[in-house]
Amino acid sequence: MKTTIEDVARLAGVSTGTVSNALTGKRPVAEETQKRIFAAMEELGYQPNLLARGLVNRRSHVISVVIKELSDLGFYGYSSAMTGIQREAKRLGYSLMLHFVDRSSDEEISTTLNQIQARRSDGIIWAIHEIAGNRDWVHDIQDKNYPPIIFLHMHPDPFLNVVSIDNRSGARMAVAHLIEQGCRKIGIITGPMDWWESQARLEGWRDSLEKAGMDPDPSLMVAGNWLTDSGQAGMEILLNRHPELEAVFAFNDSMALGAIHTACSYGLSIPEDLLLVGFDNMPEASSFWPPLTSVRQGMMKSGQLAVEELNRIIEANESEYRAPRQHILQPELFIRRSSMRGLGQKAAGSSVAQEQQNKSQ
Amino acid sequence: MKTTIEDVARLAGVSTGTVSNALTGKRPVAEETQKRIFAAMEELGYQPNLLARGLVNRRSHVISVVIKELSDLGFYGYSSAMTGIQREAKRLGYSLMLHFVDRSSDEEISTTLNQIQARRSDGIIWAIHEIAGNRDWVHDIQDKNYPPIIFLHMHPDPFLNVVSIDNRSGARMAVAHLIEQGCRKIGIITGPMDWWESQARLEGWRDSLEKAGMDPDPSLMVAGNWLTDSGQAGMEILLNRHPELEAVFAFNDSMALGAIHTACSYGLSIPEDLLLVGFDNMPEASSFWPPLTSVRQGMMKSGQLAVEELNRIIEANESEYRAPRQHILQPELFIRRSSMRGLGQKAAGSSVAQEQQNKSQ
DNA sequence: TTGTATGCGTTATCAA
DNA sequence: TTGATAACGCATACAA
Repeated sequence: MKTTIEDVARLAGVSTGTVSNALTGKRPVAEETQKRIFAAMEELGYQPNLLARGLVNRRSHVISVVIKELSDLGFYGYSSAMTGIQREAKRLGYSLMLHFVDRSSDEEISTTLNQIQARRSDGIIWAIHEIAGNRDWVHDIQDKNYPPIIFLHMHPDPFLNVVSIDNRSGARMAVAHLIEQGCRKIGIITGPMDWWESQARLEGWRDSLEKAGMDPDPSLMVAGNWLTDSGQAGMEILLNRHPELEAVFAFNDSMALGAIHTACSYGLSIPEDLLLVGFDNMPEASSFWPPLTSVRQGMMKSGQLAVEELNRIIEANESEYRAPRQHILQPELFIRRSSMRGLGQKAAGSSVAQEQQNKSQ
Repeated sequence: MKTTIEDVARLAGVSTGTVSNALTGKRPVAEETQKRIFAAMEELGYQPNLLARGLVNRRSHVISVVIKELSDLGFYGYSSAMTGIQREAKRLGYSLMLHFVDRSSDEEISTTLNQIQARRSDGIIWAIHEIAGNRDWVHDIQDKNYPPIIFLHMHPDPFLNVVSIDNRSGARMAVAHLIEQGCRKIGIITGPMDWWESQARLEGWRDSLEKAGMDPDPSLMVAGNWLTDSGQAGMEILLNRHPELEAVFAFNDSMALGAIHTACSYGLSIPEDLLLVGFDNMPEASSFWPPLTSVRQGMMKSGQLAVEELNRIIEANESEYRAPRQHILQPELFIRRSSMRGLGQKAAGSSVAQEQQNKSQ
């Protein structure tokens, strides 16, 4: 905690400038002195003070990640996005600073941004899920001189840097698959409807129905809250409303699990009596019973891409203007037993094959 | 990003020292000049540079949190511990830096510690779950001059600062409760046995059995991996081995959920045919079907306490020696329908009552 | 290839 | 109550 570059210089019999050069490698240093310097650093247990370095370089090599306080971290999607962020950050030499926001009030947001600025973070990844209107603040920050911001998992906007996933397309694939299997009566269990993700997936559902010449029936729709038990409850409602239900598309895997459970207690078998598709493709999905067909979002990839993009912006010479970019990643469908109609015991085998094929892509 | 204390000073017509005094409040400033200074800061959109401040103060007001890379973040326990950490950190004026470790190799650990030291974090919360021997490195760091470390959720050690939860006691309560309900044949679905938590809970199971004069039968024990599907599989094994099984204690709620599912597909009703208890008391537990009896650990509290303790150590005058402390929090049992023997439909009502009573504590 | 001197934005010490 | 000045630990332009 105490040894400085000067201590090293003294011990190695050189000037501080030379030590700095040896450390950063930005200027050549004679091999022999280099050895002496490293030996001295080793002996003293020297660690460069990144605060001081950041001060003079005007570059902290810190990225701030802003997330919603409580639950988000617990969702599979968020935690795998964090993994992607983290890996890429480590690769590019950034440390991660974590900032939490709970109510998303204007005041809280500006406090957070000010703190990030005070810490001199090099960039921001804004990873708070978008609900109605909570992104309005971005219009007021033009003159604030905040570091560059990437919006993760948000509705694309031509004036912002966005890395997102095509939820609508993912839902489209899921529903189209069910229609292909011959289902007409397809219920959905959505997430909270003020989430952008829910809205996009709902549109995907409509897309595929319309393309097949079917009408989206509102009574086939029930809203959940992402958690298992809401899937359970949602399934009950759907089955009571439509005893002849042929398939269900749950907007995430946890709710699909709840749906499986309800089906089981109603004496219904999946997929014999009812097909089921989820969303997220969480690791457990393949070992549900039956194994669950699901949409893989690629959150890890998006997290990684966010850091990569952010780094590109940071590195770009400030003078040259760089137009904001929007990256929209395509999800993919993993087909498993829960959505394979009319297959008996033999189906298990072929579903495995299908999955392996998908995985190797 | 550019205005400095000097700009503010110039605009307000005072010296930089005075601006600093007005900002930190450490020395008195005339009310009138104070006003001018704040007005100037407002006008320029000034944000203090915390890198510079940290450099001269030798205090970054940053706490480093070290966690395991992938899955951990997704577990309910970890994410609520993070919430506790975050809230207390915000309250005490700390920012949070996040460091990820995956393989826990010695090399990776020392790289991480070096980076933390280079960033001049004020303290460390080590929140990597303890598995066999991965805490050995602590013996080698005496001379490294690292900032103070709190070990979160680890086996207590008189030479370290530890904040942990009494897993053994929690398991004891769970099993004692099942015995009280009249169960003799009690199966357990454990976590991975190299986790400290699993071992402690196993001991708790033994404790309660022995106290009741029963023998811990190894064939009543099956190991899971914390995830839902392993609970499902574990339950199958237990039921095949012991068709006369009376109760199951799952080492977390996710696995308990899997167990419920298996029971359902075996045509068994809970609690009529089989009692079930989980661990974690995650929010969904109360809306499982049946609502799940579970052990609440209080992870949020432990996270908060870790920061509080760390801050105490940081603030303590370096000169005075401060003996390491171990804080062991007591869990509590939430009794719900899944473990209420011999109650019919009427039971639902009374279980709710019991829960409310617990919640109001 | 190396040394010297200056500045990065703050706080703290000492005078005024 | 305020102002000048010297650190804090490092990087760099300029000289040597």
